[in-house]
Order: sequence, then C-alpha cells, then structure tokens
Amino acid sequence: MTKASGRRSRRPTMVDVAREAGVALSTVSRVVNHDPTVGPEFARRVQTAIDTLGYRPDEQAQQLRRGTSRTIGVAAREMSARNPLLAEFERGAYASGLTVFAASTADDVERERTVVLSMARRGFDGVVVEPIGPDHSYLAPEMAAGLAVVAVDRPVAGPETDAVLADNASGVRMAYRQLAAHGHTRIAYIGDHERIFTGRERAAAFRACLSADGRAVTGLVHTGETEQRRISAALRTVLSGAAPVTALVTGNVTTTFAVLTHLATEVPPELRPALVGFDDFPLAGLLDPPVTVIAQDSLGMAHAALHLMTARLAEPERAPETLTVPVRLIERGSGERPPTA
Amino acid sequence: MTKASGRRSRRPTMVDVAREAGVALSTVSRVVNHDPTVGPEFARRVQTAIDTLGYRPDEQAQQLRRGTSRTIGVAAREMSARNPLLAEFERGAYASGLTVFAASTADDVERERTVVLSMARRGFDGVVVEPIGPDHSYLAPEMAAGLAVVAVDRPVAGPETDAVLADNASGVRMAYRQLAAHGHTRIAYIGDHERIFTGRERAAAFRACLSADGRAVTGLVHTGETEQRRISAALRTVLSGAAPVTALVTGNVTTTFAVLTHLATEVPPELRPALVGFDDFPLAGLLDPPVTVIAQDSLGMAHAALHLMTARLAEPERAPETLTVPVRLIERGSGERPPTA
DNA sequence: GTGCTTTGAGAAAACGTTATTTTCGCGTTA
DNA sequence: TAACGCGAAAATAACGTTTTCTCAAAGCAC
Repeated sequence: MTKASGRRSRRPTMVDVAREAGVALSTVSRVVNHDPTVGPEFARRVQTAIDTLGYRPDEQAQQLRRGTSRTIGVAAREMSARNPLLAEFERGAYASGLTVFAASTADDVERERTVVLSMARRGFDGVVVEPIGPDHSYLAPEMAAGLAVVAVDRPVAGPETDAVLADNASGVRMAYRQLAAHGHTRIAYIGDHERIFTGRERAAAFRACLSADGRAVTGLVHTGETEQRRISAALRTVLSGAAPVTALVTGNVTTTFAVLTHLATEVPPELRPALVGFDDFPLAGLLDPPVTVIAQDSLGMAHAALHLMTARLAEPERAPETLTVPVRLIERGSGERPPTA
Repeated sequence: MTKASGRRSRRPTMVDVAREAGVALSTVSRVVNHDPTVGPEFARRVQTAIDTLGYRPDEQAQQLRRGTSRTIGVAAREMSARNPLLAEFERGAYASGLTVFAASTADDVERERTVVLSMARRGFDGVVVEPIGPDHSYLAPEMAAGLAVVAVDRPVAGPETDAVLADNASGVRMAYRQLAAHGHTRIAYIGDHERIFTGRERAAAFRACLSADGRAVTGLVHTGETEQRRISAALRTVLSGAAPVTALVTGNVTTTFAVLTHLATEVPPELRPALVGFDDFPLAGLLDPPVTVIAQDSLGMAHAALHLMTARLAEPERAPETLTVPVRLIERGSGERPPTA
C-alpha cells in the first residue's frame, strides 16, 4: 500500500500500457489503430493490458498529432430557444462519424468571435455559424488555415463562405399575397431590427410588396428590437388613426409572440387583425384563432448545411456555394380572416 | 514567389514567431503568458512578430501541456427543445471564464456514453449531464481521473455525483391540492415513462396523493412514451366510463402539449377537464383557458449546477452534494376551473 | 579583483499521441 | 558462408505548447 491511497489516480496512458504489456510504445499505438502488421500474440498481450488498465486514448493528443479532429462546432444564436436545425444537423453529423459541439453566441458580436475562434484554436475541422456581426474578417486567416465555415440563416460578411439561407423574400411575398387574397388592403409589417440580416431582408421584401401594389410604404413597416414594449407601441400605431391596418405580417417568432400577447391583453377579439407570422412554433394550431405561418424548412436547411460541410471537408478548395431553401405557408386561420373594418 | 502560392497556409506557431522576432521559443511563451521576467524590449519585439504573423496559440496544445482546459461540457437530452437551463448555465460559466460546449444525447443511452466519454477524453474539466440510462458506472474511472460531474434533473445511477434536482414531489402535490381545492375529486395523472427518473418520481408522488386522500389509485395514473397516440388513448380512458375524471395533472411539457392537442380536437369545450401541467412553456397564458402549470426554476437550477461545478473544480475531494430546487405553481385558469360534471 | 546574488534569456524536457526510420532475427539464395 | 531480403518490433522524431533548468552577464559589497 503506497502513501498515495487518497490521491487522484492518473488516467493511464500508452506508456503505462506498454510497460504493463512489456512491449514498445509504438506497438501499443499500432494495436490501438488496428495496424495489421502486428503479430497476434503481441496484439493479445497489449489488448489484455489495455483492458486491465482501463486505458482510453487521449483524443486531445491524438488530434494534436493527427492534425484533424473530425469535430465540427455550431455557433448558434440561442441554444435555449427551440432550434430544430441544430438537432437535425447534429443527428446527421453523428451518422457521418462527426462529433458536434455547440456553443451559443447569445446574439453578441464579441461572443461570436470568441466562440468561433476558440473552436478553431481547438482544432475543430469546421464551424457552422449563425452570423451576427457586420464584419467577419476575423474568419479569413482561419479559413486560410483550413477551417471549414458554413453560414446558416444569414451570410457571413467579409470572406466568402458556404451558406444556407431561407428564401425570406418568397416567404414574405407569400404572406402578403395570402392576406391580400383575403381582402386586406392595409397590411403592416412588424419585425426584427434591420441590423440583423434576416430582419433587413424580410423588411425589404415587404416594402417591395407594398410598392408593387402601388401602396404607400410610410408607417407600415416597423423594425427594431424584439421587446414587448417596442412591439406594443408599433401595434398601437398601426391599429389606430384614420386608417388602421386590418392585417399584420410578423418578421420572426419572437415578434409573433409579442404581438399575440399584446392582442390578447389589449385588443378585443372582434378588432384583432389578421396575422401571418414568419417562423412556425409549437401550439400555433391551438391558439384562437390558430396562427397562419411561413414555416422555414429547418430540416432541409440542416441537411443543406451538413452537405456543404462534408463537401468542403472532403474538398477544401471547392468554390463557396449558397443554397437557398424554400419556405412554405401553413394556413391555420389567422391569416385567412377577412378585414374587420 | 514560391511554388506554394496555391497551397493552404499553415497556421503560424510559436516557433515561427520566435524566428520572426529573433528570440528563443520560450521567450515567446513568456510574452504570451505575461511572465513579468521578460524585458520590455524583448516583449515589444515578440508582440510585433505576433501581430504581423497573426499568431494565435493552439488551445489544444496548451491544454495537453497544462493538463487543464477550463472547459466544461453539457450533455443534454435535447438541444432542440427549449432549454433555459442550458442558456443560463452557459451565461454564468462564461462569466466565470469557463467555456461551455454542449452536445445532445438524443435520449439515447449509448449516445450519452459516447458524448460524455468523448468530452472526458478531450480533456474537458467537467461535465454537466442530464442522465438517461439506468447505469452510469462508466463514469467511475473518469471521475477517479478527475472529471467533475454534475447531474441535472435526475441523479446519476452508480457513482455518487453532485446533483441538482427539482422538487418533483412537492410540485405534484401542489398540482393535486390546487385541483382538489377547486372541488375536484376525480383527478388523473398522465406522464412520462417510469423508466425516466422524473417520470417515476412524479408518478409516485401522485399515487401518494391519491392514497393519502383515501382514493383508489387504479386507472388514474397513466405513464409511458410521450406519443400522441398513447396519450390520446389514456385520455379517452379516463374521460369516459362511469366516473370520468374532471381534472388532469400532466407530467411534463410534451405530455401537456399532447393533451392540449387532443382536447382541442376531440373534446367539446364544456367537457374539457381542469388541467395543471408540469413545466411552464411559452404562450401558456394565451391559450383558452390559460394553462396553470408547475414551473421549474430553471434559472435557479442552472445557478445551482454552476455552483456545484465550480466548487468541485476548486476542491475535487469535497463530498458530493444534492441540491433540490423548489418549484412553484402558476395559476392561469386551467387549474382553477370547477368540475364539469 | 574576487565572490555572490540577481536578472533575464536560451536550452531542453515534458504532455500523450502517431508516423517514420532503425534494428533485429532468421530463412533464402548465390 | 556471406550477402540479401523481409517481416515485425523497437526506437525516435515529430505535433505546439509550458515549465524547469541552466547559464551568462551585470550589479554590488568586500
């Protein structure tokens, strides 16, 4: 009995295994990596030693030596929110023998940088990023050094990367036309800040719809932070005055929630406008009225992202590609109500 | 111009910086780590070289050498679902200078093992795990080797670890009493499979409530997979027959959703039972009627988990501790309806 | 000038792997 | 019998860091 009984047991290493088996270090390595040039007797001895010691290779050292990790990171805006894309991507990657680690950027530019750089410096082979900031030039050296980057939901600003985008413009058009088809002529848009790519793109598409219809744009597009206060204020504006709107398009699910909350608490049922929300959400069908939405195909986007990632890992020099994934309208009721006024 | 113009540029290393600055390798290391024993002139020269080369230390090599990573992993059941605990934990950890990477176990025992072991073998200092399987003895050697493990939501089966649990029994009792206080005498429970710890604990607490009230238990507790079909079947059973129940307690948010869906589509409003759901969810207040829930304090649980984790990292030999975090009842309406029959 | 600390830099040994090169034993062949 | 070839294991050199050790030069008291 040594005096070290209370001390932490070191994780066994290849050297320990080699000593235990009475062979050279490199022989252990060959056994672990199933090198066929190792004799059966030696293989058996080494395997026994591995089992009795409970040896497991140190992936960190492996990766350092090999220069590759078969690990890809996901830097997502919010891991707390429902993120079906992440789930689907992870499932596919796992099936391809890749390990996926996710970290959230918390919608913070500096945090995104930290997270992505940390992934790069840990030897992750690739990073899927939901970009935030207006400048991603910090990615250039990492990409030059071989980091595979796939942008999701928004493009990266600066270096050219692979990207998977939803067809935001079509989605907004579908929402607008659905409301117009049901008799609405005064339709407003409430959405995310235009500093965010998707917020910008969706707002622009909505303005284009208005213009194409020959309608005034002024006062009908409200973008900004997705706080209840701002959104309630915007709602009060568009729902009052001489010509209140009879229908709404919301730019993302947070906005939709805020709008629903406001309507439920402050607007009597018969005065509530028609609504088409961008992004589907659970329970949308159980609300009164059920909420019509533009649903992103997150499964399709995840597959596209994984496809781009594996393609780039296999062929690092290929030209960057942008895939646009279609969205679809799900009619549930709120978008099919006639105008109230 | 070399012939390598088209080739991938290697990431610069300390050796490159040392060569560029004309100093020894170790001097570069000392500058990077702000060792005060380096002279100002050398520091300047090295810093310049670092900047021109765009050098960034390789965290993998650092960790290998240092033997610590200041990284903790989270193995959660589902990252796609709303997971406020994860978000809060990450925020706190980031503030403490820890990096958090998350991977999902997809509710799969084997996957959990793979994920957690991979984290351990990558030199993560600790792992927060939402345990699934009935046997976690695979964790014992890793813990002996210094891996800090904190179980969340459920205890680990096998080795003794720190754990953060919700007060499931109290929550179920609160739900039951709320319904009883509003005149309900026939109350059923529908919840998760009892293979899952929380499912088991909540069902047991509900049975205890029934027994304490001197009521029969038979036919009032339905546990199993959280699929719409099974839950619909359970609902049909308890809502029909000679003495249909007038109130329900659901064991988790998935079950609550399935119950709400079934009620909305198959049961006329005036016949719908009162309902208290375990777990809060967004929009619960906007449904008709608004859903009364037992809300877990995920913020509190995250703080507790982070506290246990940092405490163990600081003092590896401390005795494992289990913290139970209280839950609270949020009255919204569905749990306060009087009996229908 | 000698001896003795102090300062600050370089050399070298780790960390746990994998890949390349060397060595060795032994059966074949000229 | 010496040279050769070959299969299989051992030795060793990386991977990019940190850390310990060494050692030269400088400062200072005698």
